Amino acid sequence: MSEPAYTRLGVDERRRQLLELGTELFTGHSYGELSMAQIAREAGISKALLYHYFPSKRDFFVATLARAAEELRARTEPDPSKPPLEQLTGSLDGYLELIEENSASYEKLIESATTVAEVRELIDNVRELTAQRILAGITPEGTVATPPVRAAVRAWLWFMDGACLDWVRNGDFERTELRDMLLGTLFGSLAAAGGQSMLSALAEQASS
Amino acid sequence: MSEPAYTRLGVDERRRQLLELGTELFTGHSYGELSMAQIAREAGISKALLYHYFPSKRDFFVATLARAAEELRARTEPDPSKPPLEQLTGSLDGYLELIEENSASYEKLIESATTVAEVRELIDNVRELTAQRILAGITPEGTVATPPVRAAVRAWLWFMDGACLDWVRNGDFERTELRDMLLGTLFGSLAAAGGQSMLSALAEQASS
DNA sequence: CCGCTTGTTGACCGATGGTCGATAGCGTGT
DNA sequence: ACACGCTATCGACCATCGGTCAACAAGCGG
Repeated sequence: MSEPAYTRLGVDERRRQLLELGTELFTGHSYGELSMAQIAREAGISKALLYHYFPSKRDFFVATLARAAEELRARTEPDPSKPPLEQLTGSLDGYLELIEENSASYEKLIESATTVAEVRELIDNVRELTAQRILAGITPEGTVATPPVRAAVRAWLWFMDGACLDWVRNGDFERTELRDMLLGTLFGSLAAAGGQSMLSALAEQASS
Repeated sequence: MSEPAYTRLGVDERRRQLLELGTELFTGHSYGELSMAQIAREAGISKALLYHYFPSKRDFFVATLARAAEELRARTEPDPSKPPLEQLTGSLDGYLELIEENSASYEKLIESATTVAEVRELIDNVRELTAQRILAGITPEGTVATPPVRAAVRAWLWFMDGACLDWVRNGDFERTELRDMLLGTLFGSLAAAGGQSMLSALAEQASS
């Protein structure tokens, strides 16, 4: 009778513990591979308690990703004091560094991302935000990008994920090589989409 | 008493009916949104019968896609009598035409594609096959592509899906524009990946 | 009209995401 | 030291999922 059947924790404490465990588990297994029952068992609590803290599995998952998402935003935050081209390369470097450090989780994320609508949206949001940033830095003031240019920028973000996935999986070339290839592709794509005026603006910066 | 409890159909007939219903349902709803129970109810049969004809939900799904996959393969089959560059544009045109005709289903496919491992593999296979085709037409005989070039080609296929998705969703530019943008991006990407020798081979063809 | 083949069914299984009323840990007031 | 109450926690439960199985019956050949 001396032994308590369970230990009672404060709300914040338990939340923190669960989130910590969640990030750990989800970096090793994809979303579909983990059941709430497993997670609860791993945490030493009942499934009901897990649901008491997070209204659904998806909520738990995205809460788990919140920290990483915040870091992503911070690392890709462009430095407004620099010219657009350098802002872009800076953000890109930040992005690639982050992936390189967490390469183990990156694959799982891309996999899960597609499975869970919420994460899909999250990634889409990041893409859209990034696309806007790029377009803003590229488009001459007062004009809007033509549809092909818009499509090119959006598609380039897919290109980026594809390239990063290959890079992470094979790891047989340098991050700087990857970065240059990404930048070169973006320029090539913009040129092919007819965004000549935007390119020339960037080219001036590059040559100076 | 006179009314039979169910109508008995021939094997082929039933299979055809189910496949037809399946393609219809799956073009309107993604894989995860449909349960086998729903499908069976929609077909007016029991779930067990559905499983009698298709060993699993995934099998049913891929069987449903088989026709489309076959058409995809046929449409992107390169014409070996033509030079590599024209083979590529030809395959690309075939691909884009197919998407344009079935734009309604294309989005659902991309969504489902990611959810279902089998379809993911199917798409990956198509990507890999296409990548090999491109590399084969580009790489000088007896040499292998460098890692960055390999990554560039793979990533370009992601670019293609991203661009097609934007195109299908907004539909505010022409298929030929899209095709040219895709080709231009591929060249730009190869250039950025250091595949100069491959590019020059293509450029010669293009100028002649 | 019967029997045999086989297309077809209802009932069932284990696991999953999710819910709810009851229980019990523990800080607090006396 | 004891009782009280707040609420963190649990066990039991539910609908649905993909999937399985033995038994039934539709309809053809004799």
